[in-house]
Amino acid sequence: MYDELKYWYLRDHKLFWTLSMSQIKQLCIITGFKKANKGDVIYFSSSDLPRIFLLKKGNIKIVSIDEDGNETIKEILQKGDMFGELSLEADDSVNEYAKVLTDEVSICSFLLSDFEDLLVRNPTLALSYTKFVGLKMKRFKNNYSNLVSKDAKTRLSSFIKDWAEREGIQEGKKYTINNYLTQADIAQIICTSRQTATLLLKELEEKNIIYYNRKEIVIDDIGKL
Amino acid sequence: MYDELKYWYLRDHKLFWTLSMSQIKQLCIITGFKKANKGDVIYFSSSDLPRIFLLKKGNIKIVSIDEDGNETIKEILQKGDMFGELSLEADDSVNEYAKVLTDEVSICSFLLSDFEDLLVRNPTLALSYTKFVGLKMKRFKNNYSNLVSKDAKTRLSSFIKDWAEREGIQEGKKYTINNYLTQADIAQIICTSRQTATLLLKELEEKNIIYYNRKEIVIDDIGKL
DNA sequence: CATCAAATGTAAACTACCTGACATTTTATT
DNA sequence: AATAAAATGTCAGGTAGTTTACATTTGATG
Repeated sequence: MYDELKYWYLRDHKLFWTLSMSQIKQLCIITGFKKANKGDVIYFSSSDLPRIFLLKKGNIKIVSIDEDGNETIKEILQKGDMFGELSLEADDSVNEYAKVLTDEVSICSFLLSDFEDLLVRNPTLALSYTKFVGLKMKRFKNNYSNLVSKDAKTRLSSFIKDWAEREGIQEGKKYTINNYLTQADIAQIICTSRQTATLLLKELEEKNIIYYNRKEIVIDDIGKL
Repeated sequence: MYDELKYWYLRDHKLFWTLSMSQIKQLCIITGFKKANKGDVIYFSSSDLPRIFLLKKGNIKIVSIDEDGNETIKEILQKGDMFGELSLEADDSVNEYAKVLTDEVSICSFLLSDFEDLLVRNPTLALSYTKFVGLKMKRFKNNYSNLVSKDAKTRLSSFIKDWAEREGIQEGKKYTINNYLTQADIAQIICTSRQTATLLLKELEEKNIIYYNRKEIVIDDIGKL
């Protein structure tokens, strides 16, 4: 892949705005790039060398497996999100992998050690990155308290709302979401059983708050959610 | 307070090991310092200027209040922990405060802006700090998955285990914890009702796994938890 | 040291949600 | 087009944990 192209791949991420062209190129030299298709599994923890990944296109889910072999969805990522060893600390203890949700994704990555070097040489980037990780933590905490204090119905509503605002196509109060999740996925995200999720989705549809099918979710008035 | 003393207050925190004496002094100049007693409330969000706090002695809980006025415990902090705007981003939206749990605490703090300046000038510190925040996020994620997949009994056990290992006095397999939490506090932390927590604590005591009272918790064999 | 408030203990009724079990529909595969 | 495999829909128990409600104990305070 041409360096010029790689340059642009990083360039349009907020995090790298403060970098000069030559600094980005420095990262680019060691950048990997790959495409993958729906259903593909991408292992990133316990891979050869610890890396940071940047999702350029499409959606993936981060899944972890516990001792009993149960899958849990940790995160749903969209274009522009980063994943991998964001704490800048290699960690074998977690057993996580990424699964591709959309038809096609493209991901670029760089070595943790190279990223560290860059951070040390660019304090401003280090600062932005810290804020970026901090923000991620804040979002996490938010979800967490939702989980604790709200019932399944409320959790579903706020998940859909959030989803719509993050990546839905807006027309006034109306939002259309490209639905790449199964009901089982949604259930896992809002931490309930598949059956309950199905029930609640039907309920929202009967109340004409959402229109749901496998391809898309339409919300007529996001205020009603 | 003498600068020399302040120096040592920061000096013994892992995060600041890489700094020279003069660099710490730079932070010290703008450092605030306060003592507080059990039950005291310390507001830190929505305070005049955003700050980072460092708990030097004692224990506090971070509590947030939602729209309905319900208190939720976000975190229990111990000596050496930092709190406040760790994401380096002022945020009025969260309504949080700290409440003193132990007889006496001492807290030092510095302005967010001063800390940022220091980070920009010390890339190595910036890197350590990023890792530090990352680690905190990891711990958070861990708790979160516990909450989702385990029942109240398991959650209580792992909380006590964790607590013992963090700050209990160890003698072989035996741990003695200085108990500064009420059962209502514990209930909130493990996300259950006060009554359930009481029940489960009684149960652990009947099985001779722990000995519980208001002053201390003794665990004879931590392996049994 | 008497009084009051907070913390702890106990029990019954209730409920949101899970589990399992199965039918139906949609999508992928040959 | 036929078949297999996912995904969705539906329902009847079962239960962990909540809620309400009150009794008892402990610690704090004038």
